[in-house]
Amino acid sequence: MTEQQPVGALPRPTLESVAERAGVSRATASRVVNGGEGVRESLRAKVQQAVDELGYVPNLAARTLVTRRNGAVAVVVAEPESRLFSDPFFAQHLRGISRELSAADNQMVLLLVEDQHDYERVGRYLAGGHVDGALLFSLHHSDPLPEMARRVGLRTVIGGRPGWPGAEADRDLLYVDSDNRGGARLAVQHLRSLGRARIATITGPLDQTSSIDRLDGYRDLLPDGDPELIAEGDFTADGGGRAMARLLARRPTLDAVFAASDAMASGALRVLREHGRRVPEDVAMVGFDDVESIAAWTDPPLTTVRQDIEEMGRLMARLLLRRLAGTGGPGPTSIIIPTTLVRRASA
Amino acid sequence: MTEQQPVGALPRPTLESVAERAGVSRATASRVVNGGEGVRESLRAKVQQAVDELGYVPNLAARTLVTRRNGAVAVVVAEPESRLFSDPFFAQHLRGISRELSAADNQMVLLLVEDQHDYERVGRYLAGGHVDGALLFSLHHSDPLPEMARRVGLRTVIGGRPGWPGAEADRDLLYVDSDNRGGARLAVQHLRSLGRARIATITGPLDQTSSIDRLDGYRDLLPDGDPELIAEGDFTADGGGRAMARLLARRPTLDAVFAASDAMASGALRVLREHGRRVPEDVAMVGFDDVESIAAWTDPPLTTVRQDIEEMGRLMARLLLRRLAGTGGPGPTSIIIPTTLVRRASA
DNA sequence: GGGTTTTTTGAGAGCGCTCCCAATTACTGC
DNA sequence: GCAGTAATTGGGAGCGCTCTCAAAAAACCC
Repeated sequence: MTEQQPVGALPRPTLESVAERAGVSRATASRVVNGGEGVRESLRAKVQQAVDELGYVPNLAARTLVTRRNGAVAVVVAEPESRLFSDPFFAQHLRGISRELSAADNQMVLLLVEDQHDYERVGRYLAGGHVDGALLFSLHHSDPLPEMARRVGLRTVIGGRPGWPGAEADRDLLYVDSDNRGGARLAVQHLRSLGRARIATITGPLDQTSSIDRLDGYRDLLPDGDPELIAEGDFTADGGGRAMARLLARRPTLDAVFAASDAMASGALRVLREHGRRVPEDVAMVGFDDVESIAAWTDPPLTTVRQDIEEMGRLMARLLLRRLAGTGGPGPTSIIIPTTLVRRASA
Repeated sequence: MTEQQPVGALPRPTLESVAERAGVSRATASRVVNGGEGVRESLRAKVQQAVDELGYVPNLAARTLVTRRNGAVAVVVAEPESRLFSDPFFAQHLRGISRELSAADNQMVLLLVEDQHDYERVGRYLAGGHVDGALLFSLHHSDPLPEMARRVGLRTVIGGRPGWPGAEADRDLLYVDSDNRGGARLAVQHLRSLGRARIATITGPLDQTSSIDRLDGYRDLLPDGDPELIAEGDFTADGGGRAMARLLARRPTLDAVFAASDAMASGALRVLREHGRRVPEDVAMVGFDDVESIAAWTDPPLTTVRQDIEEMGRLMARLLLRRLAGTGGPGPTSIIIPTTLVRRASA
């Protein structure tokens, strides 16, 4: 517990020392450091010089203590074990968020939630007022975090459409999502334009809104579709393969598949191959996500629906920052990001 | 700039209010909150009850201001554009770090560095004393961050063996790395045990120590190897494919390839297929990393060298925490994590 | 040039917490 | 029961900063 001072670490200069060196009061030095409004140029320059010479950096803790602003935002990821750690989604999200936050000189505190104990820890942290706002990810239906955040008055933006009852109507609940439903329609439309008539789909876990929305998009275009052409997967390649096998058993004559993720599509492709089906000649395949490292490297390369994950992260951060600024104007509203079809060889 | 107080956000309870409610002094309340040593049980319970009833959470800023400890660690990732965002490495690293840090009740502040401007921003942040230590990732040879960190007396652990001159000798420079060299040896040894005689390798970019070490491992077992059997890639699938094509042009009779990453191996597999080579019959392939989403889903599934990325993250965090604790005993030393061979179908 | 207004500056309080030190209380042993 | 010692407790200073408010200085007006 002994705070072992690293060798050679000089005591950091304080505002006081800057002020003294510049021959002004602490208050004036503070003004200069925070923008310099209403300070005569001559003094401003003198203070600035002192800052440079001393290498002064404001002590954030002291500043936070009085302003009650942290200049930091929590990014909470509650996705135990799932595809987070096999897809590069996560990194792209973070990059988008990072870019937007750092442009506004905000820090990103990353909190990963895995088990019940973590929920408590994170809840405590969020309640602790250590961050000005939170970006919440990958919530299950009964996730307690949004309610927690609301209770402690923490401003929040959610990644992905929240699925619990009433969420949609809650104007206070900001979220950013890809246009999953529209993307699914793009995929099915494309398959239809290729003349495919028996189009199956492999869905994600149907307790997630993204899966539901993609299935809804599929149904939009195939309202009277054969329910036996729908199989539930779990967003993993393995699960996609198993779902594909079920579909083949039930409807051997299917001629196209829309898989709700690239990973599932890659598993499905493998199963099709094992069953002697040629892609795209016998069965056309469209994926979802456009994860470069999967879609571009399947055999054949995967036609898929692209969602701009990084943009999603960026917009989440921007929404939160705007909410934090609270400029009194009309509050920001949730955002749906368009998806596009990327044609490769599988359909 | 007007701090818009969220509706219903009560002023947070302070230590003062806890003390008052429990009928003790602020000092005693503080003791209880921080472990309760030397406080009579009866009082301790009373304070604890007040804490619970009020939902008191210590104000970190105030605490930091006096203790000069932040309870936060920076994770700096300086890997512009590279495989960070296609491989799931990043997420695994972070998970390892997160697990270790949160067990010690430390937060993780994530800083992504992309351009020159970011370096300044991050440098300023690290100098600002906002974190107790830093975990540095993916440094290029001339990366200024370690030196920056040292200058401001920030304790640091590096991910991956640092490559600049003198780094090895610097006892103050802690790092954690996989046993890249040993892993490469495992791969080549395995290929040899299969009776392969003309073993090529596709390296990563040779300005990174991980690439160099893997190549060194290859050379350890093939000291008199044909230099034309070595081609440099860039850790991407595309680059791996191109390197493979070069190798085939130069040495058409090669019968095995050790690729220094799974992504490169997947690109190489595709090129082999295009050239009519069967894997593993004509050419055996071993990758490196064991990225599940790649290695398990290539055709054929990839035999590869597994490195435990999450463990690496965990150990980095542990090393840093130990260094921060500075218990006076012998300082921690750098760690090399063993690698293992995972046999699948490609070799 | 005197009065008035406006702009610039500084003094001082206080954010919530820890920790030193002195005061108090609780135990010893005889 | 009392001195002596040990264990608890509380008072108060102070971490570095912002921000209000009043004083000082500069600018303006007739």
